[in-house]
Amino acid sequence: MITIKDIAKEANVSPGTVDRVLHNRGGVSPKTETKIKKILKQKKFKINLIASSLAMKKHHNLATLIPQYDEQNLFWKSPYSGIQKASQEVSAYGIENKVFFFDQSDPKSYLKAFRKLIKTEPDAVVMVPLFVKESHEIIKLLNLKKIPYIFLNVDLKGLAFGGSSCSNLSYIGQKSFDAGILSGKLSHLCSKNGDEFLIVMTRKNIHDYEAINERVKGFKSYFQDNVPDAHIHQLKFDQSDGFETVKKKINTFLTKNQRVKVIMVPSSRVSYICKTIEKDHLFRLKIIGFDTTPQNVEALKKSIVVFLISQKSFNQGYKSIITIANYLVYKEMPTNEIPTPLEIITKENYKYSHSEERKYYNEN
Amino acid sequence: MITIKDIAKEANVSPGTVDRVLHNRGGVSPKTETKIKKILKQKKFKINLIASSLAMKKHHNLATLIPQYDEQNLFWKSPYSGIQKASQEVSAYGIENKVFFFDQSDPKSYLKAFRKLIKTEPDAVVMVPLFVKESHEIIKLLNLKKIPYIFLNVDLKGLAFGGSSCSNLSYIGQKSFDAGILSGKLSHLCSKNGDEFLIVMTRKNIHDYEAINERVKGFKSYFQDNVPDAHIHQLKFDQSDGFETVKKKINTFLTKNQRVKVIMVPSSRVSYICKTIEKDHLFRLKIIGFDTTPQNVEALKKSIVVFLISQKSFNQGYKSIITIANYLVYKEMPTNEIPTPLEIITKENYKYSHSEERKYYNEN
DNA sequence: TTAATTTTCGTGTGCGGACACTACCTTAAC
DNA sequence: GTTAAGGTAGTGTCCGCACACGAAAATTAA
Repeated sequence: MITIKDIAKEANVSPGTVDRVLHNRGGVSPKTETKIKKILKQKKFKINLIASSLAMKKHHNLATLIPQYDEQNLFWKSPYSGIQKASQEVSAYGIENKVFFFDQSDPKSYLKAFRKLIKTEPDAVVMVPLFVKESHEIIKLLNLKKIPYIFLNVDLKGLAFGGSSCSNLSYIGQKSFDAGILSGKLSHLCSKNGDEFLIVMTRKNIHDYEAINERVKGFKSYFQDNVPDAHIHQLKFDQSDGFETVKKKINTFLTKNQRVKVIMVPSSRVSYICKTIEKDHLFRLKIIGFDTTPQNVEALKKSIVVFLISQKSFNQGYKSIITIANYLVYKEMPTNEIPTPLEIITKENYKYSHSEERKYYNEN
Repeated sequence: MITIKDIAKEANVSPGTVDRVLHNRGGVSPKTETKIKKILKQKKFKINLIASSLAMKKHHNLATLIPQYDEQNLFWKSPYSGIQKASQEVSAYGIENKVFFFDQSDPKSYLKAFRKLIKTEPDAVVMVPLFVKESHEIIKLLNLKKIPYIFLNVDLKGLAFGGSSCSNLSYIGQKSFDAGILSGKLSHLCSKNGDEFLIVMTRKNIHDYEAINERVKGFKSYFQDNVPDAHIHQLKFDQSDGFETVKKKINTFLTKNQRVKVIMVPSSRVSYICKTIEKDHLFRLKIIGFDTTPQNVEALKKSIVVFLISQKSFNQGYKSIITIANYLVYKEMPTNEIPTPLEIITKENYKYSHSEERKYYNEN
């Protein structure tokens, strides 16, 4: 291992001078600087991060703003777990992360949580910008205070708010349109010529409206490009529709449209939809959905659902913290977008995916 | 942040004593030990890994024994890259990894490479036990020298050699049987009632014989359990068969068996097989294969292959080094088996997978 | 009681780097 | 020629922990 001292000796200077060159601190004559830089390259010197961070005695405060999960909606549990795991890991490097929750159906609680967050004067923020208008305010303040932030799972890309554009470091999440294309491909593969398709949309939370829309667009785009004459039906349900209403509508539809053989549910509510479908119909159907919530996985195991497209939200949460930590500590600039893999999950490979997540649960 | 000194002060002892308690070094009276332990818990003291690893100035030597890759057979490039990436990362922790290559078709070169390896007196070994008999000798020596080792990609599990059983720390690789089951499921989904299936086996390297066999078994097992009356054909080619021979045999077969609609190639040679198939046949076929070699991905992009099942060999290589490093440094005992995910790759999601691998290539 | 052990614990040094402080050497102004 | 100022470069301390060495205390043996 090559140390600063080695370099110093080689260049006939003191370690301090090498340090100055390494950090561009100035106060070094051009001659010695080039000499040192040359030796640095030649010897392939790399700063010892361990020693470096110890000497710097870094202490960074992170803050995270994400929706609270509950029994009804477990979706946000995974990213939270990923965040927890990453927080634990980086804590050894003097980075502390505080998590602030908000109610995903209440913009006010979003703002309220943020106000609490900002009081802790974080050095960087990981956030899920669920509500557009309120995010506006938040981002304005973050920009003003020059606090770097990254978006998790929900993007606000390209939204310029009255001059104060949204300059997040990065977006970590899935490309919903492409996920939709993939769902189209899988639906297509599951079908025969002449089969018809059904998209079932439930609008439970306004927030994922965008993602769901994109998925549907992607789905249609696939068929446009590959099977232009495919017959794609669509059913939409509202928040107000109860279980029975949904059940009735879907089954009536399926009875009338016997050629529908594939159902695509562009949200994590696919298992809910499955429950409403009568067995006579289920039998002939291939169902494709999103996200590996426990309920969805259950449906997968029972072969009710054939494919789930996962966005690996545990990894998303994990990565968000790691990314921002690397930025703070090593000044590693993340890429503008960090897309999550489009993972295809079936009954056969489920147990091999999410191993990190399970490992985390076992350890805790 | 709470330091050893803080604890020492609180307990009216010296930092050295606290250190002894922390590491169970002994030489501490029961009284003071319990006292210190109590304060440790109370103050939630956590050892500072940064300082710790710096102070320990760990210096571990790793050695890796893997097949050499070449233009013809790029398969081993990925794990090697993963190994390189991980080596780089752990180098900051004073861990140095030396890689030794051998010719995957020559058992002698395997032993030769190992002899070179063992001369470096490594603290731990990552190896691909490609040849059973020769691995016997190697393992005997490793056991004798008490050098811990893990298997990468190829398992020798359960093979007891004349008393000296194979006590590898862990096996990192895919469960081939389950991968086969998955390929069965995907084949099934791509097919209609009455379609027939074809398995094409090429025996290029003896070593992956085992994995390929398992995949075929898994494939058949799927159909046994789900579509018992499915008609599964099988074609085998030998190393001696040239391109033209293969081409002739396959196309003759396909002409005779027009109901064959799905081909499963249980190896990474799927793109090679595709090249032998005439367009008239390709048109009606769904082809499924393994591993994301550049050639296979090319075939995927061209929609010649519908599914590739990837074992993420880059990650395997990466993980093998990280696992053994954690074992050496933190005495973290790995699980006996670390199965790789069964990743389903299509034309639509390829670009989102292997992101780590691509990132590595871009950086280097 | 004193010497010889053994047990228990305090002290000091170093890991590699960050950064402040200081010393030296130029150059120029008086 | 002296001195001040500015540019360069060296030295030392500390970060928190690991570990060796040896001192002090406690125990046992003589």
